[in-house]
Amino acid sequence: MLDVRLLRTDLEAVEAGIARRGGDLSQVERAAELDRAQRRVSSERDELRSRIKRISEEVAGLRRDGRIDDAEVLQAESRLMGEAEKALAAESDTLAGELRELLLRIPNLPAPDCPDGSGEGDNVVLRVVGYEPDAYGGSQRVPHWEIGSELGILDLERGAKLSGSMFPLYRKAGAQLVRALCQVALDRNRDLYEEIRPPSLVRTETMVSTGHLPKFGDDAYHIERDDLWGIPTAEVPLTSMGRDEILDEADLPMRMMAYTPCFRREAGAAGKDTRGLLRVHEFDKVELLAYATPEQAEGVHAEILERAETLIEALGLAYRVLDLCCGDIGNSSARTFDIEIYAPGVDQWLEVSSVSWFSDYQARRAGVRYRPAGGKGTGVVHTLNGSGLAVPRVWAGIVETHHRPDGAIRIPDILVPYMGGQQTIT
RNA sequence: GGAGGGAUGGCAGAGCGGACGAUUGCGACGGUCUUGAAAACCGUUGACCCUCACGGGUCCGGGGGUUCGAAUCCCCCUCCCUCCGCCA
Repeated sequence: MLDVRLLRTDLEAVEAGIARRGGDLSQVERAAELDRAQRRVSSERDELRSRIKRISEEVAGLRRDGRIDDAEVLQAESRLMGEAEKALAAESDTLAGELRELLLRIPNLPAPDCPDGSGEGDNVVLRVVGYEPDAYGGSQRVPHWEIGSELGILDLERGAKLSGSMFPLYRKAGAQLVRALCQVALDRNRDLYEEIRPPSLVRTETMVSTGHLPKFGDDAYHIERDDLWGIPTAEVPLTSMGRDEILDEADLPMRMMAYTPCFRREAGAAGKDTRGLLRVHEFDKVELLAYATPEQAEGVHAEILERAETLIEALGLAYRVLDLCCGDIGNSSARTFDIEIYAPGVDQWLEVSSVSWFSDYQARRAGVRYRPAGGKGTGVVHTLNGSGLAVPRVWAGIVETHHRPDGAIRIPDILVPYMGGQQTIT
């Protein structure tokens, strides 16, 4: 959620930012109007309220002095004001409610250095690592679902039988590989990131904090009976860890990581990339997330990207890093770098990590604040996050990239200890 | 699922119709002392909104009510804790 004060002090900048990402300017104008109206009514109410308080004090004094008749005259006066005050309060609350509803739907402002552009095609490729289109052999040009079923490590039919399509089921070394990937991602980040295992089902409020609600409810699984939501990413619970708390600046940046399942309905993507593991409803992921001061944010953003990137490289995968343009960053994001791996079997670049800086947009919704060292007052923290590793697409990339002509899959060195010492899947 | 108890400032914890935005302790900050630190002592210290400022207002889990006046009384809701039952 944007800082309402920006609507008052620099409405033009807000409009310019929303325009850069192709957002709805009428919402911004409407919000600015509501804010003006709300403040007007609220000042009127404050004034009345102040008079009522003063009268109450007088009444108290009069009653102490035994001047009951005089007190009753004032009481009658105050009663009338009380009714007017109640009406103003109700109006102010209504306006404030409408304003908040609107504010929850207005997206974040893109960072100044976020590239211009209106969609995917305008994203900037920052670097491409390890990609040699002519160097891939025939065995690498086989889609992972074929290799997986051949080796008996991926059973999509059975997954579909249990839960429907796009719910994968891994077997034997395939299942082990899922676990190995999560484990290695956690272990590599253990030096700085606190490991958390949060709940996978959360309250509505928790989904609102990150911006997944109210706008994107269709993308999430909702358990109606208990009004709980399946988390689409660990970003959701981790961002709310500090909800309504005030942290010490000395504790920032506060770095956390979590291995969790992620649930996505993929409602908007029906029929697209549905083969194999390209797009699934449930998957495992290790997420890195940090709370930072505004000054620390840029450095931490770079740090998360670097960590995600070096792991992909260590897994022997070709990848590229994209600087997403204003038109393609997520609703809550101010700047996002995507890491895409190249999967030779399906001949596609697959997004495996979105490393985002949300400025104070999510933290304001969640009420995660900090107390600047030595200073007065509080500030809103910045949140940053990125996938340390998202299993299915990386799994697919490994299976295709390391598929040898003899049909076996070579296990990348860093995973061997996590695979019980085995160096190949045959 | 049943029965009780609770929700107050960064934290702990008093207050139970008017002088309470709230005693106190801890923490934090500033100072004295010290070569430095600790201890001790003195002082400062809630958040939020409007205002250039003066100042005003809101907030004691949330919502509603009683009252001239509510942290305090009444009603509803949510959450947390304890015990019993069930259970991985």
